[in-house]
Amino acid sequence: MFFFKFYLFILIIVGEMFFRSTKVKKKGQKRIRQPRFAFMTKSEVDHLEDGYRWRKYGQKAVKNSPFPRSYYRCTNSKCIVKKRVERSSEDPTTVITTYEGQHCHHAAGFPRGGIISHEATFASHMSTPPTSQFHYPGMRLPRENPPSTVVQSQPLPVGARECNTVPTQTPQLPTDEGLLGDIVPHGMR
DNA sequence: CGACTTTGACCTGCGC
DNA sequence: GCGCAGGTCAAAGTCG
Repeated sequence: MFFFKFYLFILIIVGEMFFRSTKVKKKGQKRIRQPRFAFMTKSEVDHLEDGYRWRKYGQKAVKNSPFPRSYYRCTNSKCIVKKRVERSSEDPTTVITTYEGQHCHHAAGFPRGGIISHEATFASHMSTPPTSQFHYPGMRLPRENPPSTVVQSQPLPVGARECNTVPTQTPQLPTDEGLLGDIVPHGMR
């Protein structure tokens, strides 16, 4: 079973990709709901490296789950991307990551370049136009979970998006082979 | 000393 | 209106 050579791999794409209606923030401000993107990952570590730097701003116990949910924000002040990380109560080895918003900048840097994670792939989909298909170069997996296979990547075009903007259309996954096509190299399929 | 995490309090939305 | 649960804030603590 070639697939199991990956320590990390995608189980299910939950594919929660939609716009929610605007919500009222405190003091009458409108909070714009960003498109969200959830997926499940088999991993022992909660916080998977995706090439971006995240700042944890909260943690909450979740009902019907023994595991807390962690809240992260992108450390780039102009970037409003958030992500939630929680462990599945049904399968403690599964981490559920939910992205909200789109990155408007490049990944922070890749000291161990040449490696790309599934999460990075999602991040790249969230931060590039739907019609294009990119991987950030050199995205890495956690030290504890070195991948046995490297997914080829392409450079990201410069300045893909503006910060703090709400996309006017729902991002779409690549239609040719789906997300799996980005994550799993041809040799693995 | 700056960047980051932890954690309790607070705010908000939603269902009853 | 009330209570619950999810989400966020911010002060304090930790680490390099």
